[in-house]
Amino acid sequence: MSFESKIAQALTESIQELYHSQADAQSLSIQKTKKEFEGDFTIVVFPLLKLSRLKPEDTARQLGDALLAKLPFLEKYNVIKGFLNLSVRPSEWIGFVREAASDPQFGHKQAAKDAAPVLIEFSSPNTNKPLHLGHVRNNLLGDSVSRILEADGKRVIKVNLVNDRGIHICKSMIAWQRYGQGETPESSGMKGDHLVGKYYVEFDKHYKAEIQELVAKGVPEEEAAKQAPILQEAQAMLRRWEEGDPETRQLWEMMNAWVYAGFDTTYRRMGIAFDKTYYESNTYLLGKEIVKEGLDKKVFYRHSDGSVRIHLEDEGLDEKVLLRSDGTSVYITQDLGTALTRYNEFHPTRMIYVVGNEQNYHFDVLKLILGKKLDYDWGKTIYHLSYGMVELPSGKMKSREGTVVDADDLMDTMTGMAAANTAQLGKTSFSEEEAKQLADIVGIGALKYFILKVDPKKNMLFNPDESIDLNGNTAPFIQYTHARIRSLLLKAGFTPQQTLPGGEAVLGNPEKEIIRNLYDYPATVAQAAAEFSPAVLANYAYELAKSYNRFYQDCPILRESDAQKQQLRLCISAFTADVIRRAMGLLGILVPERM
RNA sequence: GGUUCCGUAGCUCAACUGGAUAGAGCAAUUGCCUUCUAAGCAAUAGGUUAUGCGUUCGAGCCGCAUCGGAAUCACCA
Repeated sequence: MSFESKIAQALTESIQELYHSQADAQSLSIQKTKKEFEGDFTIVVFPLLKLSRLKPEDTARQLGDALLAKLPFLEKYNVIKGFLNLSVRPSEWIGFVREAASDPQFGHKQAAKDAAPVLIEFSSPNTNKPLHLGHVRNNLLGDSVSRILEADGKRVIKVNLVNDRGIHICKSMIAWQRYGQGETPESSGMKGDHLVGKYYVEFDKHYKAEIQELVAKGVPEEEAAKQAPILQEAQAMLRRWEEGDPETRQLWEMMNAWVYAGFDTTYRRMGIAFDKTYYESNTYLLGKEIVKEGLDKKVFYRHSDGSVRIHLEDEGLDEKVLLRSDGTSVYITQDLGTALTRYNEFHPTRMIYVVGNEQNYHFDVLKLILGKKLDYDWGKTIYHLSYGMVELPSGKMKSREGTVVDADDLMDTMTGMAAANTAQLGKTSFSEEEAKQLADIVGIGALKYFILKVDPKKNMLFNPDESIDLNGNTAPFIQYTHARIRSLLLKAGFTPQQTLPGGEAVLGNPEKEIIRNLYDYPATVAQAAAEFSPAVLANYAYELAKSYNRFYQDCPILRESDAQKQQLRLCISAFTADVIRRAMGLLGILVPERM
């Protein structure tokens, strides 16, 4: 049981005894005392003044005395204006370290094996081009949130929904047929997804040229955009695909296979994986039962042109088409269908979708239809984890115009920078193999941290030149702290079995600060899980590393002559390294033993 | 135009959900490697939290208005 909950309990009792009121002790949040002030936990007593009918200072003192009497682990308190600052005994803090450091599950909860899972969908790439920076943010968020939820005691099922059909793939296919001359990943030495992406760009180039040609002949531009032969061919191909034309399907399967091989490499390098992958070619016809049910329930209606629609004007949205007049599905139909399918398959307690904020409207509609209009209980569990766009200094990324930051290139750049940095710092004791591994851990870690430390819902700016920094508030800084601790422990001959000596060791301020940060880890994990926000953990890890570095600077360890003090500091160091590793692990970032 | 989100140091981001003197990192200036790894530490400078009202003991955070920026408002996905 944490100090906070004990304090909260005693606080409720005290309020009852002192003021004969059931008053809401929860409204008095117990918070961490600010660094500038003495104490560990702070209670703001202003909300109690009406009950106590005393001055803020007197109220705080009254409560302070009451709590001190009830809670033996408290040493003392001080009062500044309406703030009651409580200090926990040093021996209690050391007791915390003794207990928590030996707990391999510290801060993490275990999921019950048969618990209903949380479903999380992320990545969801198109198969006509390689992954870019936008996908990177999506992938990293989805992966990290999954890890965080697991640490919070949930069973998590990660799913990917690959958009493997549609006009965009046909564009790549047509261009490859026209201009590819049988080129394959093997013959070109290109990664499969990059090869297919190349033909997507190729399509766009020729498409634009054909439009220009038509315009030159006097066709209005709008008309030319529709008439361009290459587009017509792509549309014809899509029709053939839908009819199941064997030759088209074969080409489609071949090119998709190239892309999947490429994606696999990228995913593996990013360190992410899925429990299940859905393909739109299998799911794009789903959702019609739901439409039928909605019609039966008179939630949807049939428009005079034959299409099925729903009125959402009363919800501040507008009329939405759910089925085309020719009876075929639209995007939302599919999503209604896949949501139902997944519910039936897994019966999850929540369904999380990691999708960019450009689709906020779409998910508002989805949640509204399933959770309110059709009134499914499971529809209410849908959560859209909406994240902001990644912008470049030059503006937006446009895949057709080649102004994208490619995921593979980016990872290469990062690992290259990391390797160069290691070399420049004169770290030569690594074998070639070790150096390569280290560059990967540091480079990919830096990338992940850079993206995850930003609040998901905010747009973020990615400046390729300046952003790739390995100093300051970055993963390498945190990784370095970890490596330094490990090396220190190695030199000291420290083993995890070593425990703290008993007795009343005196805690210095640097020790105290870092213990206090370690203590906050479980609450941080819980908060990150509640908010679906890796950023919370990223900032925590940074604070922890930073306070350790101060500690490291101020408190000698190997040179410390007092054996008890040295042992305490070693234990704190080992514990810190462990928490850093775990916190970074929840971000999907590895932490090296040496660097 | 409607809806949603964002606006914090020159730049990139925090601020424990309404609490105390708004914090870090880059960039700038300055110290510290013969002592546990300098990818580090310490210090200086940088702010009317876009603006204006309001709510209350107390507002970067809540409400209203204004100004800027983004997304979206397809029988595309």
